[in-house]
Amino acid sequence: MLRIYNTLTNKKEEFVPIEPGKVKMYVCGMTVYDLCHIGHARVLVVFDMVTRFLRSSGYDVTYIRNITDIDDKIIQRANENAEDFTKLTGRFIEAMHEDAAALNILPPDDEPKATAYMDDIIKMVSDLIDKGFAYAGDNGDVYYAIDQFKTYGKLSGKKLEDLRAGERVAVDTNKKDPLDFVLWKAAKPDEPSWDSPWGKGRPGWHIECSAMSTCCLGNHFDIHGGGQDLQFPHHENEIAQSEAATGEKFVNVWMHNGFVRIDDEKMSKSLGNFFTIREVLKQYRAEEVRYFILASHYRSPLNYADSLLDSAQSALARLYTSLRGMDIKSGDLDDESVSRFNDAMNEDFNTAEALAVLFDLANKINKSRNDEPEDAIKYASTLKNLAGILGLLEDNPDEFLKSAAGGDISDDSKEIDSLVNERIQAKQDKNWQRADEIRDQLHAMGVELEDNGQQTSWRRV
RNA sequence: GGCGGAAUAGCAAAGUGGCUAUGCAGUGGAUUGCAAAUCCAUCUACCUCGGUUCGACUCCGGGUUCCGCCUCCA
Repeated sequence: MLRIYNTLTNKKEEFVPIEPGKVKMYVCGMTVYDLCHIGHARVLVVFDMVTRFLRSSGYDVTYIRNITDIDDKIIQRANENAEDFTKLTGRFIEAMHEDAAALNILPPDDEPKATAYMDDIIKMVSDLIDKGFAYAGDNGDVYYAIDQFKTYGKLSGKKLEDLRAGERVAVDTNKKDPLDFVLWKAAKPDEPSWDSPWGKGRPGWHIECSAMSTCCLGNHFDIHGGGQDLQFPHHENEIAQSEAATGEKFVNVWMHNGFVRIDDEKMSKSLGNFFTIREVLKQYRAEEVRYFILASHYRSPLNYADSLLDSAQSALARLYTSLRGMDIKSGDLDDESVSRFNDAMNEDFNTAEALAVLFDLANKINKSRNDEPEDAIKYASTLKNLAGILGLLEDNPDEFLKSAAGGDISDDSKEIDSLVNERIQAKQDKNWQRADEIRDQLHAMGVELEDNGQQTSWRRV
């Protein structure tokens, strides 16, 4: 039985799909005006893990992750570059897909772009006006009238009077209430715009997600995810828009992942303290980044530090080393490990606990590989199978251990192999001095040797 | 100020009313020509003050500290 922490109720709840056996999930994706950073990587990895686990549990999952390809920052950045905004967004969408592929993120079932849903967005804004939840200002903007939606604040636990007391909402004389938010923005000269009943303009950010999620998944769906910072106001506003427009409940379960931090401070573009995914991938293998993210619970804060990525590297090397040389067969699995793994994952996706099961399996493989090879193969199959649910250990072990971070830098594998062979000969000749010389030389190249009887294998460290 | 989250060994990170989490690092041993890998053993824990209890890191209450949201943000 799967239990998920629901931000809407602030507790773990048994997951009951709307339609038996099916899960419809929408996750807020990127605003594509720049490269993805490690914080984005966390959203990608976390909801990829959720999707994989749900599928492995037998659910038919429809996973939608949108792309925001029109907003203030995109327009601003395109102006700075003196290029068409679609050229800018196209470039960063491509970059995002490359980063996601590197991190072994399965493509979502659909990846709607806001600009492709203009008709639906305009329709939803019109509906909201018709139903009295929205109004057009004199300046051509359309606003959502927050006091018309009685349960506003239920997701974020905010009260309207507290929000008003905050005094952080900019005063806009076109709004009836300072807390009202924009659904449709009138275009300024030279801005990209779309025709609408209120004149040329473009959608506000929140309405895009309401329209796209409803179009792709229907009025009422199972899971809506995103980063913690989207809880308010973005997701709060989505609820207000969608439930007012359709008259139905919007989403059953709201999932929010915690932030990546640098020195205990949120990593964000506005703070400028971020590392892009591709920067990090110059130094570390993508799977190490994935492991690093999955090693802590998805709702916890996650500090980014080189030492933690180094630790992830060693941990993955241990797992891959246990699989090296094992003839993996599908079929017979270790039931106890499988149920421990599933129990952990069913308890709000406890990936840290699930990883502990993988390490126990590695230990069992190592213990049994010489004396009980059949058992070892069973444990290895189990390890490979369970790790696959987390999107880990899918490489060939030997290739992973020999691969270098940063991708296809100068390939010196042939040189390494020939040195290793020379050393094997030296060892046979009991020429220990030459053998150690070669080992030191390889060590300086970042290569660690492992003698195993007559065999010698190597890996990069 | 309002709301929410968190404090676990050197680092990171799960979890539980009494029973070894796990990984990285350290120490001792086995193994090895010496290493590495591996195995075995082992050192470091549960912010603080009270309360409940036969027994609390785990439950309850009060502190302290940190973080997030309240404005664009994954």
